[in-house]
Amino acid sequence: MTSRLNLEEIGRRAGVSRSTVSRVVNGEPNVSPEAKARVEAVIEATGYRPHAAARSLASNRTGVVGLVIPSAVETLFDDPYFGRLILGISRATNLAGTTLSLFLFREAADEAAILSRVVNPGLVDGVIVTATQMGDPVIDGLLEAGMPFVVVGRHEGRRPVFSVDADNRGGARAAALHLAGLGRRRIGMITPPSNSTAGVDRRAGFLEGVADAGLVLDHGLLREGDWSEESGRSAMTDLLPSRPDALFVASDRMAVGALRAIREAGLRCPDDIAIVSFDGLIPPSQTVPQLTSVTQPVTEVGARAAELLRSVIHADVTTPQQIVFPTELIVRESCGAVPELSA
Amino acid sequence: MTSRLNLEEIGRRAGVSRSTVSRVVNGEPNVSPEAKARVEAVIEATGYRPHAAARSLASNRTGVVGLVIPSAVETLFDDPYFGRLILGISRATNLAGTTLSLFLFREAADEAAILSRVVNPGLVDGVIVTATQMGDPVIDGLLEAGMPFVVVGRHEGRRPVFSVDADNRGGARAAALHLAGLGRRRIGMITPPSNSTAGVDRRAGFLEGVADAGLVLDHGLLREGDWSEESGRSAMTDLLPSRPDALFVASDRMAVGALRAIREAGLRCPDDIAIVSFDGLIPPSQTVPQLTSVTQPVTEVGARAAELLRSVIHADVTTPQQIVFPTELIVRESCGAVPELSA
DNA sequence: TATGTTCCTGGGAGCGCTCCCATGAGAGCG
DNA sequence: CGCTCTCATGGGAGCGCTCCCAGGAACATA
Repeated sequence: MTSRLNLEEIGRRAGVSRSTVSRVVNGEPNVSPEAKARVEAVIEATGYRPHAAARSLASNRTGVVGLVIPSAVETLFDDPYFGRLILGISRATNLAGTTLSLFLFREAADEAAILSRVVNPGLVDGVIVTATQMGDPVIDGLLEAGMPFVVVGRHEGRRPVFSVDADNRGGARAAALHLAGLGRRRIGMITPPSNSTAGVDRRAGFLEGVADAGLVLDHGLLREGDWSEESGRSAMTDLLPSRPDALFVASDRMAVGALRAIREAGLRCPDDIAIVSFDGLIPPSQTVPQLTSVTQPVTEVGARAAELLRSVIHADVTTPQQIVFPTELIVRESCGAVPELSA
Repeated sequence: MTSRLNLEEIGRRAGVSRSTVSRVVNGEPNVSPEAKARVEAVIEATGYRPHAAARSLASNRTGVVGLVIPSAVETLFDDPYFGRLILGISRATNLAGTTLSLFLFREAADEAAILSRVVNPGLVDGVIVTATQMGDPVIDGLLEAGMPFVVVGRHEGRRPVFSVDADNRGGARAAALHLAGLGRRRIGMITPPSNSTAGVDRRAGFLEGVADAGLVLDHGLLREGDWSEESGRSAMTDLLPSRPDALFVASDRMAVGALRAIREAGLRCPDDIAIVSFDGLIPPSQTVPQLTSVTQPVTEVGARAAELLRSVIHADVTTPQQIVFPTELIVRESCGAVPELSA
């Protein structure tokens, strides 16, 4: 029975010590070319792979960062937002040579159980948390455990935290001003859930924009959605009797639902009701009319969050900082600012 | 400076040994109630958490299973399939008390790099692999490394592997027979990519069904899609001049695209072209007309895969087994078998 | 020849845990 | 009273790695 493959055994076969093998495996300098070649040959021949847990234990870092999304798995895959976010994060982690690991909660009950596993030392070096709710217990748990983390979004809490977010408020304000500038007067909004900071911010920005445009908001023109297409549809259907002439719908998905409701009611967008959505993630050609959107740089937000987390883990930065990316209003057909291209 | 929190330190504070603390932490029997209470009090007071890496090193298991999806992150979130699959898997892993960790590849170049990390011992106990292509190198890598794994889907290779799949062939055959039974004669198909086993199987099942119905297939009525809505749309547009009177579209997403193409061409479904899709994952109300679908139990497949992997890891089963779940044809509006309910 | 200096190498110590064995206390029984 | 059996407990050994220091070899410099 040959001894299990480990540094010692590789060293024995290559005629060097454990230490030298370690140096080769980790690409460290000060190894003679001959020793290096012999070790590499043995590794190649044996298919040796370093033991991740042993490495973590000795070095106190895992090379793994976690992405924690405390939101039902089912809804996660409905929104193109998360795909882009993960794309940005994985781009950055691949560049840094670290592994990204996703931790999903199926329901609230799992949250505590999984969280307690995530914050165990020796599993991940740090985590990125997104889709948090106002005063999310996940954040408190991470703070308490001393686990390095970065929030995607904004966090309101007792202690400041590292976060990366898009300018929800400014973007929503721009949407309202744009619609008002086009002569719309009865402008409504389908808001995100009010227990999310994005929801609070987009709502606040919208109210600010309406006020800045010199309009008086009819509060009967506000409805709350839950990010889903279906919620956009039902909110829109619910709003129609109040006769809005424009609507700021706070996400692409919900806007798709709203467009459907308008079509089903026999009305036309933008003629009867102008729409501006938020996110800018749905390919324009996929909706009729093409959506005018407040576009947020989701992929960049994700990448920046991963880079920031890296700095936090390495203790390069210690003072919590909040990074906010600007949003941009992309004008297409649904706001009625340009002539509609196709039916 | 107080010593770092570990079993020894907790034991010191509770007046017991490292071993007793370990027994308490792991819920093992043979600990006196008094000792147990004292230890638990100290753990509560200190916020002690066991070190995952140390535990893995000593016990040679991590309590983590990986889900490997060798497919671009961007496309992953476009298809409701993966959400359901992950839902089923996470349901099973949560039940078993293990942690599910997702490993995503951004592009082919990452594949080797990430895979080599995944198969490192001490990171995960085993992996579930899905969305593999014919002769996927990921499978070979796992076999070579001796990492326990289960394939979601079917795998064709030199050595048999553990796998869980839906009856793609039977479902596709049923779809073809159903359309033929409704009197359709020019039945076409939009297939999945031919480098996927699901693509091969659904295509084969369809051909079988058409033949069994006594029809002669017009090979000009076959088009290959890439699972995306857009590919369904363009394939359909491309097929229209050939005048099919029915189409089996091998995924919900592609069927949605096909419906759009039919609508854009001024034709009607099911009147002009009947449609049967595969998956059954899109809420019926979300399409007009409601889709007749071959439904596969994706969540169950995921859960079963996770359970099977657990058995493989525990070496309860050693002979590779292939589990196939039946599919079911759910008749709704798009096949024309029932009167259309709404426009 | 004595003294640095640089490069390479080996091995001790230790990360925090689990596994396993030894030991002692107490109960039960003839 | 002596024996066995069970339960509770402690501690040695070791998982495979990294970190660090000691030391040898080779070479340059005084």
